[in-house]
Amino acid sequence: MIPENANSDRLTELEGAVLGMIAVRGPCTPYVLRREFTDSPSRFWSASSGAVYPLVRRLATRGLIRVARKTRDGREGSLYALTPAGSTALAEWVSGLDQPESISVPPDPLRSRVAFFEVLEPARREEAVVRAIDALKDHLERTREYTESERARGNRFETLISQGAQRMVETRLVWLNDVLLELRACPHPSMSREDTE
Amino acid sequence: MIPENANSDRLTELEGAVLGMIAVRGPCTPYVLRREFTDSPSRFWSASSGAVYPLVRRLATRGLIRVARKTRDGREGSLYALTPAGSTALAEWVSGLDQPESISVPPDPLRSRVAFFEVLEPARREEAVVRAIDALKDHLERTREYTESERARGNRFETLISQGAQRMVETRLVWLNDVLLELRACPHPSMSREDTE
DNA sequence: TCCATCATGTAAACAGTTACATGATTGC
DNA sequence: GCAATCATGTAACTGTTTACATGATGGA
Repeated sequence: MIPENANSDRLTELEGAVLGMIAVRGPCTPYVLRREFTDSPSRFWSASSGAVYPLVRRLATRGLIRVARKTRDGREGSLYALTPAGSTALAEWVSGLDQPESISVPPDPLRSRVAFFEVLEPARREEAVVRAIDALKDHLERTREYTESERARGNRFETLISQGAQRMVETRLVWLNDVLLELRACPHPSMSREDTE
Repeated sequence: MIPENANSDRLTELEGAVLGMIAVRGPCTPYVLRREFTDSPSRFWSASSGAVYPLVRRLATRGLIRVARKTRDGREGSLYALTPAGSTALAEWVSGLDQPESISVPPDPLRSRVAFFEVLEPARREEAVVRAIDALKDHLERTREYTESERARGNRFETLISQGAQRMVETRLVWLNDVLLELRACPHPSMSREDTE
């Protein structure tokens, strides 16, 4: 009689990533997970304690991870390991590569800003783009270094990931140059309409 | 004596986009904004009413938009227009192109899944990638059509934006092919560690 | 007249950030 | 012994999604 819709719920990106980390590194404390994220060059998750600890508890109550053992020192910490259900859920999440949410283009602050460039005066548009291009070149340099360091350390998957990020930076740079060319080719007046009908 | 930290607060991506839309289309009802988002091919915001209406009210209490006039029909709707403060805030937001949050690589579900590929058996990895490549090709086709339709309609900025999205799809496709090649070059055993120390 | 859809909302749940609290350990 | 940091958390707030409610309008 009891509805047995066991798990049904999907994992968020962060839950997936945490399961993944526990899987590849073995049992982890929340703090170790936290550091793993803050050390990585990507800034897409702050991995603040206010996020990690509740997330870990959530995964535990869903039966995807469990306490493997306590930490030895005076602190009341625990090492969490995957359960078989967690392993399955992780494999499904990773295989979700072909789902629409994974396939569709992720939002990009560059695109969403350029989309409204007509509200700026032409001179200001160009300044902004030029500054962004400089910043991107800088970022590209650091991304390349990171890729190289991962390659040197023989981390195949990490190298692939960093290469992916690097390709994205390169493409965004190329695109911003397109934008600059288009701006120069056709200076397009700015609109000021505040209260036009 | 009263602290006059007038606005100080930054705009979220969505707030920026809403201000931008009001700026380029003139006074809008929340519903029109909603449709604008749901009609666009990008799926990055559901633009549900539960998000739009509070957001509009938020912008209004911050003095960035104001009611231009009521709608004529029986419904109790309002058209919102930018205030001068809103115009300024929008211009600042758009110029924020070069800020670190805009420059850093946006998170990508493809990358975050491939990062944990070692938990899958080699065969399953390849299947997943192949399916994702197919789905991406499909997506690319539709993105190209959209770019063409925007170009045909003479929307310069919209064309640029769609080109940007298209370049991203192309790059993601190229990268997934890299991944496939690497997988084939070096089939790398899967790890099953559930409870290894 | 009745049904789909247009249009405007509200309520609850949820995930994540920021800021704070607190105790243990390590290095000087 | 004292400061920095390591490590584990909690509380309040924010923004978004999901689900629901409700009334108006237009076409069959």
